[in-house]
Amino acid sequence: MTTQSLTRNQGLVFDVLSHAGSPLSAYSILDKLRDDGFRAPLQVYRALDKLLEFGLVHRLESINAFVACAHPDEGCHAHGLTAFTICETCGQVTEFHDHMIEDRLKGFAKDRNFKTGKTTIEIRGTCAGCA
Amino acid sequence: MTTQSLTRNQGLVFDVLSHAGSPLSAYSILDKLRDDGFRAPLQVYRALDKLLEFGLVHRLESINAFVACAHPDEGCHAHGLTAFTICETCGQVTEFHDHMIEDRLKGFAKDRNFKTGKTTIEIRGTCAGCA
DNA sequence: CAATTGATGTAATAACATTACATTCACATT
DNA sequence: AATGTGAATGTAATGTTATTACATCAATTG
Ligand SMILES: [Zn+2]
Ligand SMILES: [Zn+2]
Ligand SMILES: [Zn+2]
Ligand SMILES: [Zn+2]
Repeated sequence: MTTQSLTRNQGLVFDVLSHAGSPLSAYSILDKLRDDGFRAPLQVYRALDKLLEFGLVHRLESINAFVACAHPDEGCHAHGLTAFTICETCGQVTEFHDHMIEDRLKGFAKDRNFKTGKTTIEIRGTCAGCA
Repeated sequence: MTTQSLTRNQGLVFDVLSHAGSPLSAYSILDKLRDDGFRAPLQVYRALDKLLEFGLVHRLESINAFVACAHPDEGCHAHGLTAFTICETCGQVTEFHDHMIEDRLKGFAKDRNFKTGKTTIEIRGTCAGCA
């Protein structure tokens, strides 16, 4: 998936997220796109659904917000697991992968015959700059 | 914190969660407590805040719902980290601790001078019984 | 040119959570 | 017993996040 093949709405939403320094809620994305003709939440949610599907965007479950993927070309999407630190002061989000954690969680699930779907790992706290 | 010292509202909310076989939203708790005099969401949210503080209840961020702690006497609350599997079919929640994962996340945070607050680990999927 | 499929526009509503303010209760101090 | 204090409660209103329903438009294809 390249950013080329996005539709107009998808491209606009992705662009807003890419240039934001911190996670944005669907409604704040909507506000930023009023001048581009956005009128309703659904326009944002539909675009976000696709961007999530393409692996260009992540949803942060613990704060109901969205961020552009930090490295969409590395198959971030293909990895089952992406973890995040989220600074509660400045909103800075850092995205990382950890195979040991991934294996450990896989092992736990396998031991219990639990079929793993989407996994969320989010650390909220204070980044170095805000400490 | 014993279940003795809970206030009436806290006790009612805890009781509902304890007897539910799956996570409940704040509003479904409210519905179950109408007959006990509950009228407004805030009555539920206030009780939940305290129960979370006491470590008797966990919030599942990825599904906006709450569960009673599976082992409140083991200092679950004291541990920094509790992880969950959540069956999307039947709602079964399993709670577990993993020191290796905890250490790994701590290490990652420390390396980046990120001061860790609340950490969320939730695996959504399908439990053995629902497979 | 249908027919199909994916995307869009719009309104309405549902689901989740907080703010504000008045009141009551538990309990310690006088 | 009266008073003062902080925690808990009752209630209404509002704010925030997400989905349902339905009509329309655009690209693709047989
Ligand atoms: Zn990513
Ligand atoms: Zn920060
Ligand atoms: Zn627990
Ligand atoms: Zn199940």
